Amino acid sequence: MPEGHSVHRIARQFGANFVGSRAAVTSPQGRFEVGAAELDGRTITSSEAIGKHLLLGFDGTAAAPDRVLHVHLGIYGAWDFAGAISVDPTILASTLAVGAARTGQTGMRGVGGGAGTDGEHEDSIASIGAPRLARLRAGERETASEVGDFPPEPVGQVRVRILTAAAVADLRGPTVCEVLEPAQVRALADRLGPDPEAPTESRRRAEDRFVARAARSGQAIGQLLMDQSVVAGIGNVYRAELLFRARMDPHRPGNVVPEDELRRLWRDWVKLLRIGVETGQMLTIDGLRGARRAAALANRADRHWVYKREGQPCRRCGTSIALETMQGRKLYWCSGCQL
DNA sequence: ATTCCATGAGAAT
DNA sequence: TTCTCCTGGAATC
Repeated sequence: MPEGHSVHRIARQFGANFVGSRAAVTSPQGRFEVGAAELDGRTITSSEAIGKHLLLGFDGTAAAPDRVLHVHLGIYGAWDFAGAISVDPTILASTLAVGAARTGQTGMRGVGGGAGTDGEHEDSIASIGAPRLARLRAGERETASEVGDFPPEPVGQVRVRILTAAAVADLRGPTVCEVLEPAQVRALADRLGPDPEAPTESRRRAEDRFVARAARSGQAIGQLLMDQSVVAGIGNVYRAELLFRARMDPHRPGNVVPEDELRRLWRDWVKLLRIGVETGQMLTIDGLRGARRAAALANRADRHWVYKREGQPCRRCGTSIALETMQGRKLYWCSGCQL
């Protein structure tokens, strides 16, 4: 399932390939026919992510779209892109080594399975052959005839298909898929906490908002990081890894964590999120070079400090990694390091 | 072939 | 807390 980094990558792909184009919007599956009809034939004017929420603007202007398609992928939703796609340069460079290893199909997976050799549900610029990749790397936009069948037949339960003259995006399995009016978009943004990659406020203000909110809560910091009204975009993997990196006990109430530690936590999130947006993977053991970095890219087991490592020795202190349930989600942590 | 489980989150109990 | 949404790869039978 995608955490915030995946949704930002998807938003950038819509920005690079769909914004500015008139779109045919349909619901091949049939469960979004009314909403699709409302958007069909409009021009896509904006693409933005706030936390795990994707907001695609239709008509109006980029700053004030008439209607907004709001999508939340939930635990198994995914976007599939196909057609004559270009790849947003901000998410291209560091994914090349991953994408280049894969051949065979056309298109890219916004997020979802099939991307990693370990079955991890992380996105990548998957399945692009070497010649296509070279063109994309050079910044060329492909023509439809180079890509093959276009548009492809929808595969499986496609809730929404967004089709332009050159590209297509299919959405499957979302938790939320709805058309919002401007006031509803504002209400959504208002209930979400800060996101350092969202263009809605300055970095400094975002950090202050997070710190203020966490510092006055008696809830455990492990719960606060998962609360989308405290900070938008963190999920179960980033929660566990951020707390380990901070050597912080997940059970410590927010209001007993010193402010400078909250600020360090936020700044580490800013850093990990940026790495995630650029690479498409949750690389939480950063600073790796060469063969170690390659191993981390290839195998989840080499990618995290504590996530899904219960019972294995801590990489830092050797203590057996603990697993417990916190608010219905699995929490992984090291009782030796995190005090 | 069948069951399990997941990077989420709101509703129901 | 548990259920539900409802996809798909991995694990299990």
